[in-house]
Amino acid sequence: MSDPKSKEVPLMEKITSLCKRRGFIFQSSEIYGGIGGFWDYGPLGADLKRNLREAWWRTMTREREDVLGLDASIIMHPAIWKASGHVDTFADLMRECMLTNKRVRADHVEPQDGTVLHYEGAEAPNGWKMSRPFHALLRKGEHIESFRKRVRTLLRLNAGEAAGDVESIVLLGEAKSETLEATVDFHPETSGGLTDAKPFNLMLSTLVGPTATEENRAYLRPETAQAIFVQFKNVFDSSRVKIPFGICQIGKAFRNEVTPKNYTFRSREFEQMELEFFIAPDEAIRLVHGSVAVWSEGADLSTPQPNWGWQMWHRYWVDQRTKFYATIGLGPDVLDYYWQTSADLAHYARACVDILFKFPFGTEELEGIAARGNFDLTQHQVHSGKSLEVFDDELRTAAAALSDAEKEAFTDTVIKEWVADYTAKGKSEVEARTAAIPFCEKLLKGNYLPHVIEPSAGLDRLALAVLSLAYTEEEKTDVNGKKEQRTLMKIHPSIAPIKCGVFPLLKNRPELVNKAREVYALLKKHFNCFYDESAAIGRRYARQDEVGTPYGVTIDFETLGEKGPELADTVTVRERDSGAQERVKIADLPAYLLARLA
RNA sequence: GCGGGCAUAGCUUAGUGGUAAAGUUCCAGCCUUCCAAGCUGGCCAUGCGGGUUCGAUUCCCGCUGCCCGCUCCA
Repeated sequence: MSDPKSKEVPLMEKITSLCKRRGFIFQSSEIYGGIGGFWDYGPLGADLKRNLREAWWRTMTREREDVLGLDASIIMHPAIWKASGHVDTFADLMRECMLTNKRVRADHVEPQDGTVLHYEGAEAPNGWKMSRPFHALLRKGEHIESFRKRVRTLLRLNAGEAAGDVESIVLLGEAKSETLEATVDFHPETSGGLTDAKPFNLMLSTLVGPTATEENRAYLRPETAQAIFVQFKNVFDSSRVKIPFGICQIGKAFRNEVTPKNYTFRSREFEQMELEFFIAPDEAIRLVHGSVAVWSEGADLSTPQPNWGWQMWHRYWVDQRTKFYATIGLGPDVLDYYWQTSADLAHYARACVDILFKFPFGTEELEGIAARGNFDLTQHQVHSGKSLEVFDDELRTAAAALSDAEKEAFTDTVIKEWVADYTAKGKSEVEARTAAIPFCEKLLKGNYLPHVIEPSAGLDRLALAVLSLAYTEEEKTDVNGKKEQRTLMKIHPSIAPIKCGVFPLLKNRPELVNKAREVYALLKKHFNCFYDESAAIGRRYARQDEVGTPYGVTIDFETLGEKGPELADTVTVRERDSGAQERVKIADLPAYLLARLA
């Protein structure tokens, strides 16, 4: 802190600098000038990611009986992205407003009436200048002065601080031209002129096969989830599972982001860890169990119950995922939750909560947990023409036990509920009925399309969260009494890339070196270790602190028995965060450390 | 995609129209009985491409990348 400059360096820069210096993260293709939005993980980053990936996989599937794994291809049939809606939302022709660069779908421009005003550019007395000509629409009935003010405001919005005060912006070379009726060449909100329509596809694509023509266009998956939906039936039929169960997958996904930013937080190639947990529709639960457990504050989420509806399952997974984060060091103090409001929600989602992490650049999403109904399976069923319904014998039996009158009453209730739900969303009663009746018919025979709860996490974001949380600076005094800064990465031991450093106290004593080599050979069978004999012992500790190694083992003269037989074959174990030391017998070392690395 | 800023060694910085300096890291050797010690030696840089110039790291243009603000984030 004695150096005022060190305060000025933003935290994020310090973290990225350390990540490069020590081999966590490198810019992709760096020697060729880099490529925007892509990152490589160096040796330590690769191990950190591997540990995170394994922790997730272990928690989500190996330790559970009701979740199975999947590893699907990155490139899939293009129709999948049509069915999922990605082609439509990602690949539209877009036009851009000249004033604000706001994009709008080319086919979504409302006709407007007004007079076109052209400008050669704009400038401000502080030296800011925009030399690009632009035009905008003076709307019918709009006062010219309020129009000019509006244009200045929009320009300022786009230009940012550099343009200075809104009032000081000068519009250059104003010229009126034609008056238009029902024109679609102006942005509906800003009335700024629109650029020509350009395809704006957020999916990365490639051409599959030798001919490489447009009909061979295929996409790199923009999310891993769709593969799970598409293979749902295969997994279900081959794995002897029953609803409720889940399928999880870890893999790369690709998005042609407009603006990759915040280091690895938003990149164009990234790794997702997703679970699709399939559950019965609430109506089926009610049929079998008489009623559906509804969530209320303080409800017991520890053990899933047969009568849980989607709400309980959704809450359950939020709870499970929160517990997972705690095991890798991301406790409640660094996490936050955002429950999407009905306005935020995608039309097919019933609920969605974002688990947020307090990154140095702001509180941002780490994971989204959505209750998606049966939207995805419905889409794939419709588009593929293949049934994705499951048969539930328990449900069929329960339905068979009902009298005809009871069945009718059940159907009536469902219809009433669906009508209420549909009309609340602005849809017609007829629509509700035509959907509800066949649904009930099938349900009473034991068939339905499962609903889904989707916890979807970003591995790269998680790694970045771990790194930013771990970064710690401490002030310390060196042997000369000089104050200096100690940088350490307080990475949770369970995910630290290197678990233990092994050091001979001095390197010019063969007895120490040989013994240290022995200890290293012993430990590296159990976990990732690092052997280091160069430089003073303090420096070696510091090096390991900076990469988050939780333990260091030093072979000293006590180990050799020179300080008495009772200390022979014991070593010093140093803990990273506290610097505390403990003597441990070499024979006990693996167990001692393994217990602390869990 | 728009606007602004930045680009010199692994890192942090200095400097210059005439062959680029330092600290630190790193490597090697010596030394060293627990927290970046010391000594000696060593490696390593002007993002890329044009232009102006006898000569460009320096001035100009373009590109790329990074950062900030907007936009985007299904």
